[in-house]
Amino acid sequence: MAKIVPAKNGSKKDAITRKASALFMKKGFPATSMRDIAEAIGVEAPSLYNHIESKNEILKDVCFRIARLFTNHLREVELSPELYLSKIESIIRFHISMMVEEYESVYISEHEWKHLPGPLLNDFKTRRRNYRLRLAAILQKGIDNKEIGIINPYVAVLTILSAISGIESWQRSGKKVDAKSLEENMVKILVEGLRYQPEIKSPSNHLTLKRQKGL
Amino acid sequence: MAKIVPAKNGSKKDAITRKASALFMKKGFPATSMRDIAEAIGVEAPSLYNHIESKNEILKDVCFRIARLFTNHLREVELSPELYLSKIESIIRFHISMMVEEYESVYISEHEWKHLPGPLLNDFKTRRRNYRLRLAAILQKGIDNKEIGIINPYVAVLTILSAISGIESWQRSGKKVDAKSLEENMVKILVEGLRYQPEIKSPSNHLTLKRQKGL
DNA sequence: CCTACCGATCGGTAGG
DNA sequence: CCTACCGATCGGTAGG
Repeated sequence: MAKIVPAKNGSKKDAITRKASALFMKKGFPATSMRDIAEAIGVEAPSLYNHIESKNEILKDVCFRIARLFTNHLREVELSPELYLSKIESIIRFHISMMVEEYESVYISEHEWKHLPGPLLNDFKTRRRNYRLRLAAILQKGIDNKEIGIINPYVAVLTILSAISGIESWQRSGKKVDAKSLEENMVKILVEGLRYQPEIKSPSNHLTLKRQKGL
Repeated sequence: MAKIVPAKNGSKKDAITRKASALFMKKGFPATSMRDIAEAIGVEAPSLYNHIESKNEILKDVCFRIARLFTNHLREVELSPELYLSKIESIIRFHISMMVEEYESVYISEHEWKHLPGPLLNDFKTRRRNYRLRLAAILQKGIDNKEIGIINPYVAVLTILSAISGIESWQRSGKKVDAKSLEENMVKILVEGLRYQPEIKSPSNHLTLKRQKGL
């Protein structure tokens, strides 16, 4: 595994990574050529290789940097004394803020990681799986503690993470609501969807859970 | 715009489209070569052109076929006499079943449409926007009717559709739960998340909506 | 940072 | 359905 060169803020490598990320997001990693990136920077393609090792290195840097940020936040949340549903809410809010503030990098680490070469791909998939398992473990404790309704934790993790990754389309198409209400509305839907429901309900409440197709 | 040749079931064109879809899903559209597709079929690359016009045509067929299925279903739901939250639930279930049964095609129409060439791209984006606007309109009526909580309909559409598209990762990684409980659990989270909440609540319920970071 | 250039691979065509 | 092949473009290197 190659040594990790973190690309200091403001360095040329950092500028290349940023421009490349925007292009990877718009066109996808394989469809983005080194010539595209070079043009965005304002140099010829071979000059890029004075600052980076390869096209794959850019992808690797982005994917693993984002993975590290999420893992670090998760560790903090695991150690905090909050209620389990609050932990989940905190994770949801962190993911949303990352999608709002660093969406190009986050998008790439979510959608383009499959283009990572061989061993890096396996490493990344393992980290991804472990992260999701740790989320599922928090959900399970919240269920046991009756903070969270009886749901399959695996499905809940899937639902939460993919819902948030949809913020990409908010970024792409003109930000039709402001970031704050995007966050509050999405948090509300997800947290209320997870919350434990006491059995006392208004009588009409269970009706819509039955399929009424063709009615 | 080229004439639409629908690719009869069981035709060679249909077989090519299916194999190509699987590859587009695994590697992405630009990274999938005609030689890859040919190899999966068991012929040489130029032979494919006896059945299809171009690589782009395959992408076009998949994207617009899926778009048509969703639009047709939406029209039925709009005309049905259900409650608005039931309409939304029906749409959610249809999307989930499509992700379960035709996930390769649905995935492509959700993630690879950006590689559609010029005018087709604009057409597709318009259809996509209109579909989402019609979903938002149903949600708004449900909110006005106090079936659905006070949420931003645009954010709700985003949350619903992207949550469902995450079923892709269920398909990719071994289907850790069965399709039925995937559907029921995801429907529960989303529908309960949207449902109108009467103001009478257990006293602890509002606590977790406040951010407790660093507590 | 550049020009010049490499071998490989791309989507697709010609011709049979 | 094939072989042979096209011009274009790819990631990357050599050399300065």
